Amino acid sequence: MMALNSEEVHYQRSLGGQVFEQIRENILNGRYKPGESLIELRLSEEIGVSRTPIREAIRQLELEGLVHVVPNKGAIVSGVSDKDVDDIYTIRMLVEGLAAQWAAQNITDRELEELEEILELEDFYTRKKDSSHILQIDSRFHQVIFAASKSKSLMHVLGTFHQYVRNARNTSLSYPDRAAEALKEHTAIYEAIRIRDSEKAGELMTDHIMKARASLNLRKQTRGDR
Amino acid sequence: MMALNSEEVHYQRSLGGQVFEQIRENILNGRYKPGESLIELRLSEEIGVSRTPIREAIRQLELEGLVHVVPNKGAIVSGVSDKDVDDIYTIRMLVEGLAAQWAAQNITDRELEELEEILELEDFYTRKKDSSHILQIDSRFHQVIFAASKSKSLMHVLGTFHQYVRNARNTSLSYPDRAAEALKEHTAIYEAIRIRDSEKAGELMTDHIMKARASLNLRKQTRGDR
DNA sequence: CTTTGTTCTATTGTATACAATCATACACAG
DNA sequence: CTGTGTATGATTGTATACAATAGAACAAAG
Repeated sequence: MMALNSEEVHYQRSLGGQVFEQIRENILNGRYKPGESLIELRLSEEIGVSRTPIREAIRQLELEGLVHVVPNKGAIVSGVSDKDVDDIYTIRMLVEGLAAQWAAQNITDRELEELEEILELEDFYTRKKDSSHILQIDSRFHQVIFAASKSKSLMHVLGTFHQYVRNARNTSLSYPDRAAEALKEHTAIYEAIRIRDSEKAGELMTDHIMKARASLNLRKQTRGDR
Repeated sequence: MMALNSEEVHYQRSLGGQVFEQIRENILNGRYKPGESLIELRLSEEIGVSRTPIREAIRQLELEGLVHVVPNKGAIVSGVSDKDVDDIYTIRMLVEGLAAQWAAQNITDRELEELEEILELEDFYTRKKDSSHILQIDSRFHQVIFAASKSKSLMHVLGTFHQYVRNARNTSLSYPDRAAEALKEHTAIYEAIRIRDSEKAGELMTDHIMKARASLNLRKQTRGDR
């Protein structure tokens, strides 16, 4: 399946990063399921590159903990379990609170404007109940705050965690009620950051994540997942 | 330099992980300095493997944020700055407190025994003022607590951070006074975990890291580093 | 002199070849 | 049957070959 059509081999450039993203995406959205083993040759045919970039991607996924590699045997998808998600929300309550604090202290005018724009868009999509865009804009809101904290370590760890719980956030934000509440909470956080009230910003952020998790757990119980 | 002596090529197995560790080590201990660019061919000759494992290692280091990769140009060492270290200590105060809490709730008897053994060794090396072994045993103490928390995410993020600030911890623990205090603090944390007082364990751990950082900053001011 | 274009070299990105390993299936002895 | 050894195939680990890119050095034109 999917053999090369052209006779000549066209060397393509700099696809390494994309290969990583693609496999990662397929793990996070559940196409590659936990327990499944990732065969390099199979992936290389599926994605259309040689084994070299595939291996580089798998090594990165190993470091992230999304796959488990047994030497000379191969890579097995670990994925993100429900418990992982729960743990991550707890950690986020602490660390993202810190991020908001630091953001209030270090944010630039440019970043403040960006947050304003984001909130306008979030309002727009929330009214439209466009949950896919809401998820995107929610990511951007948090990402800008991570960046505004001006801490490389914090940005890195929170960025990763945010991706890991993307599915969960999606579930939560699919509820128009929750999306509307999230918007209000975001606005309050923005306000606190704007007036440089770092303590308040931190508290509001911690609270925001606590509520997000509560809505998620409610959701799971309702649907009987687990 | 270091050309192959034997005529025959001996294929060696499963060195990938070691290559990663070696380059990582050289970044963390400062042999590869921030700003320096990592040439694949040079590293491959230096380490004695081909470019393939080197590339895999560099991609992993990129993900960890220890090097910055510009496509088609190469990898530049980022390293861990003084600010990074400071940020990490702040984050550790929060997250490692959580780890101690969870450890108190989830630790196994086997792990408790391990902590006891570690504390005995720590006492031994502290009396001998053997700072190199003190650093090692300190790492093990914290690592066991991470594992006892039974949280993959937490273990992962704290394990990484711990490595990043290894130099700083070494500086701090080189002072016999600080090492002796650290031992007392460790013992108190162990006690709280043993009697399953999770709140207390968390507080003690947060406090422990706060004091470790304070001693480090004192140290830096004294030496005039920065 | 400065600017522009061109060649050359160093290095990265990708593909592929081959060695080593692991698991399975199968044959055979007990 | 049951266990043990051996061959076979699938897959990973490593090395190497070649394409593409970036940058420097150099030459020519203005």
